[in-house]
Amino acid sequence: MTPKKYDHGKIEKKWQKEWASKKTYETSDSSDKPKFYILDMFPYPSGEGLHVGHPKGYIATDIVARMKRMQGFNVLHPMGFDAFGLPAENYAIKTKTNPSIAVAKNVARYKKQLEILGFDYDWSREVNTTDPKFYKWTQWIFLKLLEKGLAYESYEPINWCPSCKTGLANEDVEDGKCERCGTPVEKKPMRQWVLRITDYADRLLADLDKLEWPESIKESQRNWIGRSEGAELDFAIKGRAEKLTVFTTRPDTLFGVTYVVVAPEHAFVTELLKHKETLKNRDEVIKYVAQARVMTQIERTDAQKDKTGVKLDGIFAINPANGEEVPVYVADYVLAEYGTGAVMAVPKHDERDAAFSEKFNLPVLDRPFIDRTAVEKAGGKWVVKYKLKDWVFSRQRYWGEPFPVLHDGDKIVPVPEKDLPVELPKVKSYEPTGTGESPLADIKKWVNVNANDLHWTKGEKRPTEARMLKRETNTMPQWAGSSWYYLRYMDPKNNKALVDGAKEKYWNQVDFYVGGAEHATRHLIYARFWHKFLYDIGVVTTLEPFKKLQSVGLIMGEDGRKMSKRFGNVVNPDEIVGTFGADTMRVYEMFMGPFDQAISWNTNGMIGTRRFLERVWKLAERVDTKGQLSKETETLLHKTIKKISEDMAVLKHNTAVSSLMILSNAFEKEAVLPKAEFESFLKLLAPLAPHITEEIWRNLGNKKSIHISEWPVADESKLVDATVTIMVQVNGKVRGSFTAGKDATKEELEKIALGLDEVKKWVGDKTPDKIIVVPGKLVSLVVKL
RNA sequence: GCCGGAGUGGCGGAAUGGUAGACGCGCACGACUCAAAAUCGUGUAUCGAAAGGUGUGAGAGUUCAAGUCUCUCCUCCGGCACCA
Repeated sequence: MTPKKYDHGKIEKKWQKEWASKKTYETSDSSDKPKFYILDMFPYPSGEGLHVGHPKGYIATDIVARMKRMQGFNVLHPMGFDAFGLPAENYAIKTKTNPSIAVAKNVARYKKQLEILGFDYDWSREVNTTDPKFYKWTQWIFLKLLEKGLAYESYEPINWCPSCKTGLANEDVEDGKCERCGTPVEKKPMRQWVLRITDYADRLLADLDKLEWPESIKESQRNWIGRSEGAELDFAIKGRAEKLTVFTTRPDTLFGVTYVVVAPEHAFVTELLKHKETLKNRDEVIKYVAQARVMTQIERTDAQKDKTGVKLDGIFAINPANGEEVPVYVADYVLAEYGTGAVMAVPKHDERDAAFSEKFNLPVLDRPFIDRTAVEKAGGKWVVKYKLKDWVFSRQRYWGEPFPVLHDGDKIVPVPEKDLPVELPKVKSYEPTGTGESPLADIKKWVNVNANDLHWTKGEKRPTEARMLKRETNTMPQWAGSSWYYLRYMDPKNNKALVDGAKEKYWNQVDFYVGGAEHATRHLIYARFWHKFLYDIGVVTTLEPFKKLQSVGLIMGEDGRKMSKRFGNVVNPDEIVGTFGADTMRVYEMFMGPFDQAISWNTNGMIGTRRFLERVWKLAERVDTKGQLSKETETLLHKTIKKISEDMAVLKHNTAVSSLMILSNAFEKEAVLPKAEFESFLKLLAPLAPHITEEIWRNLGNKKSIHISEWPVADESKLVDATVTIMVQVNGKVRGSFTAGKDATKEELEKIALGLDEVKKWVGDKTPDKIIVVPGKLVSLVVKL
């Protein structure tokens, strides 16, 4: 017999222990079953621990994983930790302890918090990006990128955060500010490692079409990649050997060009300034260029600000279409990084050129468009440009993967594969230097490497005779490990390869990936890039890492603001689980609303789901081995099986919960509750509330876990109600209804409808002009009144 | 400015073009109780005494029938943005 009281604390602990000891959720690599790989974006284990918003996505995938397992799939649902990066490092600076200590502590805490929620993770596959056994392969991928010419050193000015004292990728800058700390970024020329993601721009764009991802995320990536088609045109410079190549998406407006503008950083300007005599207003130009250089990105790219610029006095560009001579300006509204850094100005057709022309009193020419042939005749070359920039991949900080690279004077020497991983050494001070060097540069013992100590193989024969080499002291950005971690879960302990070929083939790609939409143009682009690269070098056999993606809507605080310690609106899951139980919290978070939508937490709302589970608990006491359900409820059960199976697969857990409530309400009204049918209900509820269902299931005499039982299948013959309500409309308004057999013919329905008193009242003695009968649904009469 | 998504009771939200507001919260009344909590039951868009009317951001349209489809507009959220 079921014990009287529903004691969630006892029940949840009991089954969590049993599932762990029986390895209920361990995934096998070889199986006749079809595979299903479902993945959560792994968390960054901060010192704050989890708040109730974090597990929302994990609960949702846990539900799908459990359902799929019961449906006979070999399910891979792993979890791990992304632990390199600034928060751990800043904490280390503050406490002067190695970040690995804090990371270990935080990971332990996260795991504990996740465990009490009853997730079905296979912890034997846990990964941690800061584990040398893991980052050995992050470094290995970098070596391959280097080998294929996709990683290179660059000295171009990059985004620099003066507060974090590190260079940043374009993707780490939001509205001209450091994404981490909000400090306006500066441009700083410095040596850095860059990955040639732009080589993959076209594929990253084109392959979006075949992904089952939310349209909004695909669109964000399209915007980020920013493809535009246009032409490059050469403008000769009067009396000089150079020419200016401009990029335009509107080469047809070539006749309307009134001037040419170049970015302050353009090589042509630099060249002109080298010689004193070329420019009449040299001092003015020097001043303008210098001003542009010290501006932050925010100041520079503020579209609201007035156009500024300086004429390159005495310089004229020649329009390749008609030979017209036009002046040349240098202005900061032209960006050096995009296109060719030079633009042909057509004020008639471009707002910015129009604004500039007005300010500088330049003419506006309204001239006919030219056709494609004329463009080509003028020397136009059709090109495609992308806004996407190469990925600035080095950071001047301590807590990241060391680059597996050595410097031999000017030469780059890859660390031999045998010497991977290059382990991050312990340092005395984690403080960033701010000089463009990382704290690693201070550790002479680590930096200086005797070439004879390395394991050169034939293929990697040491390319230098020098005995002492210097290690690269920059580290990789936080995004490195997360760009490929999903592959490691397939084969987490392999020390011979990143992933075994057969295992990769079996697990293929992630079938379903769930996480925050804020990763749209960072993690989700980087991972796609690396995956395509790994495909190109034969490590993976799929073109895309994540087949289907769903984003989680945030859970906001009760005050509607983002949950944060700063606002004091953080709700701790441990407390909620203590009071209401993990099952109640799981059901509540899924029931709150549509999964991808942001929603405010409301602890009171938990009462409803707790009541629901209490009622299920009581229902179990009424289970009978004899008897049967009413026809009506039997049909409802089969409809519910069908609906839940569909809803859960696409994370519509809110409506799944609702239909389970409806079914349990119907069960309560039944005179007898047959065991088989109640067990079907339990199985449907099991993914949502794994503990209480397991307890009831075992109390009903089942020996094996409900979570490895078979998922119910709806009986087609029991899906249709024996009788249906047919409603009757007169001129589009509902005037009555009646019940009829499910197989009643159109003629029968029409006859009954016309005979109804409430219908006669509206139709009178007139003959309907039109009668529409939808069997099983309605009769609609059209009568001229 | 360009692109994507969304606007439904007091609240969270349901609704293959076919009875709008499922399910839950809250609220009201009732039962149980000395009383309260918990629990259970009934009710709960709105105007109207009723018959009936009106209602899914606003306005038009298509249709026997529109929350759902089409067009125009408004508001909110998200992405991109001096990107030529």
